[in-house]
This record gives sequence, structure tokens and C-alpha cells, in this order.
Amino acid sequence: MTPKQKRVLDFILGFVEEHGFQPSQMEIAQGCGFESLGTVQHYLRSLERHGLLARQANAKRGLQLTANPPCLPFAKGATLTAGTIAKGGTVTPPPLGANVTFLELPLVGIVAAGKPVHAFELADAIEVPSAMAGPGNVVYEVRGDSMVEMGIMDGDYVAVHPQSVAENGQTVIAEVNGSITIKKYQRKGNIIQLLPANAAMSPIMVTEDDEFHIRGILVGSMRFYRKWTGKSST
Amino acid sequence: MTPKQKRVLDFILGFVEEHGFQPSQMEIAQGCGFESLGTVQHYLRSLERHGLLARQANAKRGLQLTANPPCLPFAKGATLTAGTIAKGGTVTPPPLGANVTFLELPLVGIVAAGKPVHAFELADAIEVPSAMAGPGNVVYEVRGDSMVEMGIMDGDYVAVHPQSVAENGQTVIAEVNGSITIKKYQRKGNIIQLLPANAAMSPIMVTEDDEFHIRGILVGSMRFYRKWTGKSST
DNA sequence: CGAGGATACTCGTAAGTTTTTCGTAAGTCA
DNA sequence: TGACTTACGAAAAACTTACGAGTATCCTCG
Repeated sequence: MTPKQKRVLDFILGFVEEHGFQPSQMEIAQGCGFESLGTVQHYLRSLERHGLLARQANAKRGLQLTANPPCLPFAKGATLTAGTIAKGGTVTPPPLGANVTFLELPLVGIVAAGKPVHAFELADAIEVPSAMAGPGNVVYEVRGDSMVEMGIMDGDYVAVHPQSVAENGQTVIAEVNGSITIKKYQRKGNIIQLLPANAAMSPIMVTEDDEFHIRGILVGSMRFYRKWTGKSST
Repeated sequence: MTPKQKRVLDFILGFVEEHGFQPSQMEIAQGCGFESLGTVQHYLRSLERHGLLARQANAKRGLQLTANPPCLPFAKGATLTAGTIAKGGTVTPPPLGANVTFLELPLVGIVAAGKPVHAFELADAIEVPSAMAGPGNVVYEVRGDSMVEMGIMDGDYVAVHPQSVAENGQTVIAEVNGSITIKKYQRKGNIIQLLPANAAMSPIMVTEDDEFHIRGILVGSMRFYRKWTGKSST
């Protein structure tokens, strides 16, 4: 982004902050010292291409800022109003004041995909699609790379359905000697193995001496990217 | 919201504050300097559409202000909104300032992570956490394995923020000769490359002869697992 | 180092749309 | 009936879009 572009963006931002509504193109021109609307037009298009701004066609003052999207604008527990997309594609605005509670799951621990880390509890919450929600479900943040071959990477969030038994091949979140880890479950007779999905790592053998129990199995995973890098984040 | 609309709203707000009851339409007209009731009528409808006001049909002084009124929706100018899917695949934004955060984004196509597949439009919607929502954002379903090393696998859903330019290293959803694909973006001078995250695949070179444009960049990804298998699904 | 080529930046004007406004007539409610 | 609220229709004003074109800057390459 060029300095000029940033200036225009900042102007819009400040204008909205001050007035409570979006500036018209003429106001932007005056505010930024442009003689021509064409110039404003140019910058608006430019910002739009960069994804920092969205415009509604032909709408007066129809600018919508997206710059540094307030990543988690709503505190946990906040209730928001939701809309539905009806079949056929029209957006049905929600009935006024119909508050829908967000689907949030508690974030209760950090899972080690590599070496087990000590289990600890967090008092936080993560929004999830309803398909990942369910009674008792919780979200873990993944630490380590042992599941990369299954597409679960360091920093990912996984939604977990609580249950204490598993079938072979399922991905489980399990506690082994006080440490919590995410692995594939494999059992033959009395021999339980926790298999990583990473060729560079070796399975964990669970013996009778180990304190072991399954916390739940994987029902979903999510990853958030920062706009300005290609990297995973949070 | 336009300045006039805001002024009417502010007037009503102030009137209620001062008198303890709602103004009649005539009082609004006088207070805001309108000659005609039709004008008031117009604004009332407008505010109602924006969800800032509710009216009881035919009730005298039957205006009801929405809770926590003008603060959130417009203040930031960055309302989180999703769009509608029109036939043919264009996404139309919802009415300005609609006071809603959508939990759903339109699912508009299937991205090829391996070989590009032909772009096609779907009329469906996918729930996402609000951190993945934003004006114009859409969701794609991933086909192919070219991004496995970044943890994006066949069947995953990716949330995309629309923009037509990208910086080196960002993961983009791009259209090349009518096919749509997800790759890492790399540009040196005039040479644009689309790099897969899979050692077994080779980059796509974009030449001047190719019809090429970026649809957006990656902001999030999700995967759903079936409970009774360990496999990815849907 | 200079030429050539992209990119950023700027102006103006002529459509094309939406908002804003007025007035008048009809419908409601107590 | 009186006091309000709804319902068009229509014209002016305010804004947004669509071109077309002309500088200035920076970078690359021979």
C-alpha cells in the first residue's frame, strides 16, 4: 500500500469515527485535497482491489471498511444477531431484536501433537460452526507437528466430542500420564498405540502402568490466517 | 447511513430523552425542518429497514428505538456482512448497515488444489466463525492435494476474502483460463507463479496469454470429521 | 548512464442512480 | 371528529460511475 492510499483510507476511517456515517466521494476529495472525483475514484478502486474496502454498487456513501478486520470484535459470550440465507439466495434479515447466541465452545487445553504437554485448563471460548458443536464439545489448540500428514498443524483449533472409548483409526484426544495429546488410536487386544501422522515420529505405546484415558474424538478443525501474511496465526 | 438519516435518528433519540415519550411524525418534521410528512415517512421507513427503529403499525407515537442504537452498526463502518448469492454467482451485498453478523457465507465454487477444475457456482451456504466473516467473503470447497503441506486437504472448506491483488507468499484463490485454483502467490517483475504446497507438484507459470485474475486470499480453513471414522468427510 | 516500461497519481466532464423533498388523499384509533 | 399514521407520484439535488488523458517516479536492462 502506498502512502497516498493509506492516507485516503485513514481519512475514511477518521470520518466514520467522527460522524458516524461514511463520507461521500466529494467529501473524500475535499478531505484529502483532490481536485477531481476521478482521483477519489482511482483510490477507491485501488483500495477495493487490495481488499481493504468494499463498496456497494451505486449506493451513496456505500463504503465498508475491512482494514485490519477487528479480528475478534465480539467478546466471548456476546450475543449477536444472525441472519439466514434462504434457499434461492435472498438474505432474510433477522426479526428485530432476535438475538442468537453464538455457537461457542470452551477452549480447555492445548493438545500436543508432538510430545505430550501438560494438560491445563483455559478459560476461553472459540466460535465454531454448528456442525462442530454438540453437548459437551470442547475446543483444543494444537501444539506440535505430529499430525501434519492429516492436515492438522501447529496452532490449529480442533473441536472434540467427549467420549472415553474409541475405535481403531479414529483420531483421539487422550491423556497419558497427565499429558494431553492428539493421535490416531490403534488397539490390538490389550496393546494400545497412539500413532502420529508424521513419518518422522514414532508411536506411543500405552502400557498398563500408564495412566491413560481418552478425552474425546476429533469432529472438526479450524485454522485462521492473517490477511497480511500467508501464515497461520493465533 | 446518510447524514440526514442520522440527523432524524438523533432527533428522535433526543426527543425521547427530553420528553420521555416518542415524537409524532409532525413533530419530527418540525424538528428536522421538513415541510412534508411524506419526508418523515420516507426516513422512518429507511431507518426501519436499517434495523435502527421499529414501528407499531398505526400506533400513535409508535416508534421504538432499537436497543444500543446507532453505536455499533455504523460507528466503525466495518459491519460484518455476508452477501447473497445471485443466480450466476455474483455476490450482492446486503442492505447497507444491516445490523447483522452472518454466521453463514455463500459457497461459491470448488477450488482445485491440484489441477485446476472448471469454476462453477453453487447456491449453498456454510457456517463460519465470525473471524472468517467479512464483507463479500465467500467459502470454497477444496479439491485436490496440492496444498497438503500447508494443511489444506481435499474436502476442506476455505474462507476467502475478496481482493484482486496479492503479495508474495500469500495464499490466493485465483482463476486461470476459466479454472479456479488455490495456490501460493509469487511474483517477480512480470513473472507470476502459482506455487503448490506439495513437493510432488510443479508450479503454474502465468504468462501474458493466460487469462488470469485473483479472486481473493485465504483467511481461514475448516474441516469436518465424521464421528464414527477418523476420516475427513462431506 | 539513458531508454523503455510499468505504476502511481492527477484532472475534468458527461452520464446514470439514489436520495431527499413536497403535496395531497386515504386509512386508523380513541 | 380530531390527531395521527400510511400511501403514492413526481421533480430537484446529491452522489456515484465511466471514460479519456496527461505528469511524475521508480526500476530494469542494455
